[in-house]
Amino acid sequence: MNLKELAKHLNLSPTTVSRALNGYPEVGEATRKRVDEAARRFGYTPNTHARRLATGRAHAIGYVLPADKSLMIDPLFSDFVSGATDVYAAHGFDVLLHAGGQEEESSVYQRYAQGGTVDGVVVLGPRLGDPRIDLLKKLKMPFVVHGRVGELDSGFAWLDIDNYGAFHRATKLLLDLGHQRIGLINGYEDFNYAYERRGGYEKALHERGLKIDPLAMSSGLMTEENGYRQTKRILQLAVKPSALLLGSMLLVAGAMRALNEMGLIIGRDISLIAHDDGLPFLNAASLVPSLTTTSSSIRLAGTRVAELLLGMITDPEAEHPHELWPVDLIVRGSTGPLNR
Amino acid sequence: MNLKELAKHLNLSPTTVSRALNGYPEVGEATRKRVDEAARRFGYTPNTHARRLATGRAHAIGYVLPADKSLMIDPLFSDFVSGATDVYAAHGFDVLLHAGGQEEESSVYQRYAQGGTVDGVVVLGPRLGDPRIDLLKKLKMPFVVHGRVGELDSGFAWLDIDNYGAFHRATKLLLDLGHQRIGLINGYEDFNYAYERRGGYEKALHERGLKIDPLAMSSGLMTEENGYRQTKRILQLAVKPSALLLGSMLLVAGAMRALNEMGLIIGRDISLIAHDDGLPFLNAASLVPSLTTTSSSIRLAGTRVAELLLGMITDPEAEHPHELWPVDLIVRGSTGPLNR
DNA sequence: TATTTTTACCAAAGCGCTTTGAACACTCGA
DNA sequence: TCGAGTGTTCAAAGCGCTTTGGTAAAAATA
Repeated sequence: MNLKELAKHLNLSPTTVSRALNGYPEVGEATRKRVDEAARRFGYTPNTHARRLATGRAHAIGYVLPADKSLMIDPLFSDFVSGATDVYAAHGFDVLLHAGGQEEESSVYQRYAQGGTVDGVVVLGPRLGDPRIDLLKKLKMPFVVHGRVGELDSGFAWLDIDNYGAFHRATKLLLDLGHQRIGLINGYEDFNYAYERRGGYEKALHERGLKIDPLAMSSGLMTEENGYRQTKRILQLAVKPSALLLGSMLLVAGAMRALNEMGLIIGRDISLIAHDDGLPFLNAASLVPSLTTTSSSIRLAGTRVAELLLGMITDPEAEHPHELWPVDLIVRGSTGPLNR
Repeated sequence: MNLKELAKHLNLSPTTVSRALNGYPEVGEATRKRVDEAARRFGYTPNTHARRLATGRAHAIGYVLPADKSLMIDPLFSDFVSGATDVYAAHGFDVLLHAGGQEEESSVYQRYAQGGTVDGVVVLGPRLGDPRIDLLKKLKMPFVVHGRVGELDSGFAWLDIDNYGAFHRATKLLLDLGHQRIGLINGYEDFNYAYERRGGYEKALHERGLKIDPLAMSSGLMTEENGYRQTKRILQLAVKPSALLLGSMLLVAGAMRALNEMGLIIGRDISLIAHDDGLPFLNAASLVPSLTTTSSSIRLAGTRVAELLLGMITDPEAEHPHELWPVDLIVRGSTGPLNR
């Protein structure tokens, strides 16, 4: 069943039927009712591609995951996008997913742009000075970056959480509790978020006149295994930290395992703070001891990014939105005063 | 730059240019070269929607996540789909993602079918007697189910792992090691995979003439928290199990935490086997003790499902493929003989 | 009542591509 | 030398929708 057929059934022109269905004003109320009802009865849905060709709008958003990340596809991604698809669906937008593979990321964007496949894209996992930004600007493709790229963060839209502030505060909390040596198990520091976190951490140490020990830091994969390894390594240093900052809940299980093994009681012998993206299968509050965290829902961020992007598509003239979300520091049982 | 313009530049008709680019034989070799080169030079990509409208093929696949699952979006999903997008991209197919939300799942399928939005869909997280199967058959939409639906598993395409066999063998292994009381922490049993696993587990017990203790089983969310709770609960039973079967690696951290807390040494006081989907952030081999697992890569399954679906779209007359993958039982350090 | 405005509808063009059917220029065998 | 066959190209139709530029009828205005 297509428009023409439906129109014939109704003894109307395709024009009128199309207008009725799309809510244009120049249609009589009675006619509109008749059309709506018939469309429902026949289960009519306009052909996606015909509509897109005619309107020139793709009604679709692209999510392109960086190629090198796809080796270890971000377990956060599904949460990030799951909030968003709701928003898109409500506006009649589809979500296109492209996860790494052979094709160069930039060529995917190019294809999307030239082929009119999507109306906009979300840039995930931005690196310091990420080249995708310039490419997308050149392609005149609307985009929102989840995160930032360091340096110049204007001239494009982004939503980020205050990673710097979060880790600054978390570190200060530990310092206030008397801890002087604090380890940091971070993500890869060419990701801006990890870079920022390290910045906040170092700032707090500097403010207290403490030296930074490169050995007490690590930068790498957010896995259980790496959490375990780095925790072990850092706690076997000559100058052993009494507190640990973790970049992700994914590291926590490993870290806890290492600490257990070493016979250290969390919250007493060692304090722990992790960043919590609100992954539903890893609940910081229900751990024992419950975990002190810097918290920000990645699902909510995903939802908001979707809204921002749709806004940009609706009104291309508007200013590029920037949102820097504060991060909650939630104190629970895994942090305690220095135990000497 | 569109076809017409490109054709004008080349002093050719759109027909010839289109054919040259799409590899049709009725184009001179010299002309084809000229066209290819010009297309590259101008960065020409055909408009997605125009092509789709003209060919009647969407060149897209839909992944619709069940609405109730989206509350806790499957952390396995990103892995499942990440292998697949490679395959799709290689064939020029896009991946459409729809994760729950307000809209009814069945209405999404209906929209996809009627609107010609996708050429096929992948059915995720099938339940026992899942109604989506019948709907998709009625809509004549090609689909592959990841998993099965119990009862009648013919008349549609599926790929599944041998959950029944896997848990049967795992249980037998524990029985052979002398364990008589074995706990099972399972997923929701209206998911077919969880149902099957329980079947395999019960079968093995029956074969040894052992009674099944409903209290030693649980069926629920695959989260750290639930892993912890159920482990605690089951090990506080009057008749305490000496071994535990876990439906997912996501449960393991919680289970280990509980066991640690209770002072039980894994592999000595209690044996542990978990199902491992090969999630990159949770490595069973690197745990301490390393974890005995039933293993099957969900990424590989995702890749294969993509291949099967593309095959069905290419040749709609072919038989519906069925693939039941065997599951490896990998014995590591978390299982040991009964310690009395 | 005559004229303008508004309302409700329609025919036809166009979005950018693929594909059908036809045409032209060759080559080759008889 | 001619007709059939072959290789190469093109014009035009069509995919299913939206949208422009109308028109006829009804309503409002003078």
